[in-house]
Amino acid sequence: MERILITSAIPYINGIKHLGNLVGSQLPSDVYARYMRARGHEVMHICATDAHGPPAEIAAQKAGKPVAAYCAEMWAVQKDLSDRFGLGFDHFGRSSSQRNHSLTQHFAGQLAAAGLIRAVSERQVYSPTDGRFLPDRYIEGTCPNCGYESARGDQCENCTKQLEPTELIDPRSAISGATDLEVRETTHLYLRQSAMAERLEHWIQTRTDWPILTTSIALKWLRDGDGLQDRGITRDLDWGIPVKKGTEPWPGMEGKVFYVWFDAPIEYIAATAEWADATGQDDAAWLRWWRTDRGAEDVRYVQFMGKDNVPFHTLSFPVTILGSGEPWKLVDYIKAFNYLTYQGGQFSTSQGRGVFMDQALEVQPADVWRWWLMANVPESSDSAFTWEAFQQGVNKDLSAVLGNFVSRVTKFCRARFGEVVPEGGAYGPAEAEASAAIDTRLRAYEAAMEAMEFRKAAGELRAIWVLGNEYLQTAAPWAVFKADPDRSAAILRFALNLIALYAAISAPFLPFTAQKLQTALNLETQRWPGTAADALAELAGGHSFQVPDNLFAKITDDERDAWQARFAGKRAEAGAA
RNA sequence: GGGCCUGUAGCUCAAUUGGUUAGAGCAGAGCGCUCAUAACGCUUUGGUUGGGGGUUCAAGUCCCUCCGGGCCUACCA
Repeated sequence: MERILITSAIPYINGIKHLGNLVGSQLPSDVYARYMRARGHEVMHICATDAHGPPAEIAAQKAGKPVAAYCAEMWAVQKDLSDRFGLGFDHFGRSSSQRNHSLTQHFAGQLAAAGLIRAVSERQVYSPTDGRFLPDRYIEGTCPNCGYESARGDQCENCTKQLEPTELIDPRSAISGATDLEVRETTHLYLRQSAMAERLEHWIQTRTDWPILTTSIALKWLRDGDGLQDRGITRDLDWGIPVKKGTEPWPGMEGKVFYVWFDAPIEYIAATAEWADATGQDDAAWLRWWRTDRGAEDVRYVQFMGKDNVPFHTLSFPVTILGSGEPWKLVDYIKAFNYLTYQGGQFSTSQGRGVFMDQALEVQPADVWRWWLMANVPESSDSAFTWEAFQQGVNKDLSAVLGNFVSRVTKFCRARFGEVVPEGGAYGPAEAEASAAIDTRLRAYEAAMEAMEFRKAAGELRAIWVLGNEYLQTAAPWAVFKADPDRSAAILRFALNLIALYAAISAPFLPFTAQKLQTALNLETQRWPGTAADALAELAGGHSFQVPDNLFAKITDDERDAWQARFAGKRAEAGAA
């Protein structure tokens, strides 16, 4: 048995996440965590909301609520959706927790003591109307290069020229439109990533089993131009973790908070501590996952994230961990995903474009989404969501192949033998052949899951479902029944055992469906199969079951067209910044 | 501008370190079955691997070039 620590990139707080967010970290991490648990490993599966930063403040302002209240509300909404999608986190935390305050301040103190933090005085744009400093992206104006009127302070979207906010003609606040902007002097702390560059590069170079998407992004940042740059880790904001050196005040940093990307990854650790608190355990319970001097030396740590998160997880967070001088657990494997595109464009929270988690569940149950998204997860390149593909994939794989198999087996059995696993007859060559075929596929499925190759794994799982229909077609219990009812009984016994096996091995992708099958078959537990031959002999004659309702309804063309129309434009109530 | 990724059948994707005749699923066509959600099974059509050039006994794979798509570029997160 191994111990596996799994973290999903933490979704930002300012609204309900879309399917692109879901498939890029939380969903694959859940499938992986469920699989590893099913295989008997000890798993700690962590997620949280990323609560700080200007977008949260602005979203709260738009909603007319204090930011802390707004975030508490949005956390509850995200937590609820997470549950309804079956995302089985051990803890779904919040980066604004007291645990994260303490840990973030602790790390900052350690880094300062190690000489890895320096103060930098810089000039930034301040908006008196908004009462805040404005990040470059929140300043709009006319591009001095091309004359585009909505250029942002960091770059003109129209001509792609990189800009300084002070270069903009007629600059204004993107938040309020205020034009009374001024430049003010302010001091910030910088994390001396440059001092750790060699150590990081050595570390990255030795991660030979990482996907190219991950290492190439990290190496680019390490080697590009003047190499890895130091990074500001504080901001002039109210909402965030106050800058402190451990528990001590930080002279000159009064009223400032840490930058979200400094405290967000630390929340992985803090959320595990929150888990210990929530379950009434002491610090040792979470330290054994995170401190190699407190029992974490045999933990394998895997992170899931979208490609946009890679620099922070390969560079800044490791600098925080390594630079602390304390034996915190460093990530062992990073699984990064590309983007899911929506009908040819991007999913967008800010533009309300695409399908959001709450809407998705109004349209189809969680397992349907889980299946399609994971079978098409953007592993090697961006992948496309279309309603046509969704309808086809779901109807074929879930309704026709898996759902219909369960339906035909249980209903035929009920008609001929009643709702009980038939006794009589014995398994013969057909069952041996089917078992062998399933074994081969099962081993391939396991290998793909171990390697986190989810598309491949979904393909193998599907192939195992198909083998059930193939077996049934060949064995034809309906034809055999009249002349040899005992033989027919054996076939159905084998087929019912197949359903039990499907429940166990499909659970990582389809947890709700697996539960339904388990209930229908009156099974106490779902045991991961060893050999197919053994697993398929477990349900003995005389065991009762109930024919379940059809597992998956087919998506009609009318439904598909209606959804396509409904989700073609902007989300009406999109309030996110 | 720079960097990285990517282009394979109508669609979505596979193809050990370069190694026989480039494979699956879906969609299409034909046949079979009648237990089942008009479902299932079997067979089958379909590719000058974006264009061009090069290296090699051998190129989807390596190199050059052109064309298309995507992402990142450090103050969005």
